Amino acid sequence: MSGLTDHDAALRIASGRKPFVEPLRLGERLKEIRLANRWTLEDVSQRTGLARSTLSKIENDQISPTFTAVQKLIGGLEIDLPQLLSPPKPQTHTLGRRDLTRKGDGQLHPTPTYEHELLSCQLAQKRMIPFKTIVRARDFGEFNEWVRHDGEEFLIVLDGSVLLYTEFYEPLRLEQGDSIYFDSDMGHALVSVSDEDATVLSVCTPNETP
Amino acid sequence: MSGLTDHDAALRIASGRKPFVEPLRLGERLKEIRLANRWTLEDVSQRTGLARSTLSKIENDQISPTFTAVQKLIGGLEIDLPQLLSPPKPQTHTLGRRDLTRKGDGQLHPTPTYEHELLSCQLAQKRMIPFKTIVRARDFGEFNEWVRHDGEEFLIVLDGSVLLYTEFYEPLRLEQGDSIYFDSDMGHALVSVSDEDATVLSVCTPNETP
DNA sequence: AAAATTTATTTCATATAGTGAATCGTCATG
DNA sequence: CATGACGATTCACTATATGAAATAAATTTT
Repeated sequence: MSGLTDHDAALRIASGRKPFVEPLRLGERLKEIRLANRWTLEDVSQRTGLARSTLSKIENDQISPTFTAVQKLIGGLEIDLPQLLSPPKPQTHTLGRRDLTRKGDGQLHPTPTYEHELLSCQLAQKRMIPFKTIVRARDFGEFNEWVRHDGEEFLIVLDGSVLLYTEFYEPLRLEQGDSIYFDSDMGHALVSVSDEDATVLSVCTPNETP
Repeated sequence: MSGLTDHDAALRIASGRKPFVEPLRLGERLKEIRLANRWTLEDVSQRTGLARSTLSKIENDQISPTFTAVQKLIGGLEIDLPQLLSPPKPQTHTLGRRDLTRKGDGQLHPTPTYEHELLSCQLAQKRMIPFKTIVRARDFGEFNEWVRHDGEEFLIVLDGSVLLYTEFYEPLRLEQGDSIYFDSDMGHALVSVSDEDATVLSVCTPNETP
C-alpha cells in the first residue's frame, strides 16, 4: 500500500479544495467561454463535432457530458481542461487571515505507512501546507512506489529517528531536530528507525493550479 | 529545422484538430491508481458510489464515463483530475535538490527579541523559508514596531509557551505543539511566557519577485 | 487438489446521453 | 403585421453508459 495517493489527497484537501466535488458548473463555464469568443452553438458544433442540441443541453446542465464529449470540447475549443473546469479565480487578497490549530486538533489522515495530521486546514488558498506525520512504516518495502508530488517540501524531525529514502540519494538518517528541504517531485519515503514511531513536521508547497 | 513538424502542423491545421489528441488512457490510469493503493473494484465502488461493473468497463476502455462519473471518481479517490488524466510524468524535469541541516547547524541571526536559526540556507530559490527561533522577548513593549513581511507564515511551538500578538486579533497563547498559519503582512510579534525561553519553528513564503 | 471465497468481467434491463429535425424566440426588414 | 434569418431549445429517436445479477477468473482455505 502506498502513501502516495492518500498523501496527495491530503495535500489536496489541505490546500483548500473540497474533498467532495462541488457542483462544478461546467455548463455555465462552457457558455461563458463560448460567448466570450462570440461563438454560436453552431460554431462550437463545427469545432467540436458535437450536435447543437447536445451543446445546448450541456450548457443548461440537462445532461452530464460523456468524457469523450468533454475531450471533443477541449480539443475543439482548444482550451485546457482546467480552463473548462475552473471558474475565473476570485483571488481575494484578504489580509490578516489566521488559522490556529491546537496540539492534536489537526485533521487526521491515516494511511498504512503514514499517519498525517493536517494543520491549519481551516484556511483555503494557502501557499504552504503544514502537517505533522507519525511515520508508521518500518521498512522501505512497505511503499510500493515513491511518494512524489509537485513542488518543494521542508521536513524536520520532532521525535524519534527516521531514514529518508530519496530517488537520487543514499538513504539519510535524520535524528530529532534535524531538518531537510528538498524538491518533492523527487521520489521520497520515510521509515521510522527509533524504538517508537517517529514524528516529523512537514511543510509542502501546494500543487500548481495555473 | 524539420519539414516534418511543419508538415504535421499543416495536417493538423487542415484537419482542424488539436496538436495531439492523445488516446488519454483514462482507464489504464484509473487501474494504476487503484492497484497502487491495493484497492479492489469493490473498494473503489464503495468510495465512489459507482458500480463495480461500471468501474471495470471504465478501466477496460469499454465505456466513456459520464462527467458525473468522473467527478465521483476524483471525489471518491480523493485525487485531482490532472492526476487522473496525466500519466505518471515520463521525464520529470526534476532537479532533485536537497539541503540537510543537522540540529543546531543552522545559520544564526541573533536580535534583541528573537534568536533565529535559519534552516536549509544552502539552497537558493526556495518557495519556503524555514527557521527555528528562540523567543527572547518577555514583554510586548520590547518591540518598537510590528514585525511584518509579505506573504504567509506557518508557526509551531516546539518548546515552552508563547503569546502571539497580532495586529487584528487579541493576543493568543500558544503552548508546545500548537500551530498557527497567518498572513504575515499582518503585524505580529511573539513573547515567551514559559519559564525558559520558548522555541518555535516558522516557515515563511519568500517575497514575491514578479 | 477441491472447495470456498474473493475479485473481475460479462450480461442484460434500464436510465441517460447524443443526434437530427422540428419548434420557439428574437430581431431585422419590407 | 408578415416574413425571413438566425440562434437556442425542445422533441422523438438512437446510441451508449449505468447498475444488479450472473458468470468467470483468480486467490485463499481446507
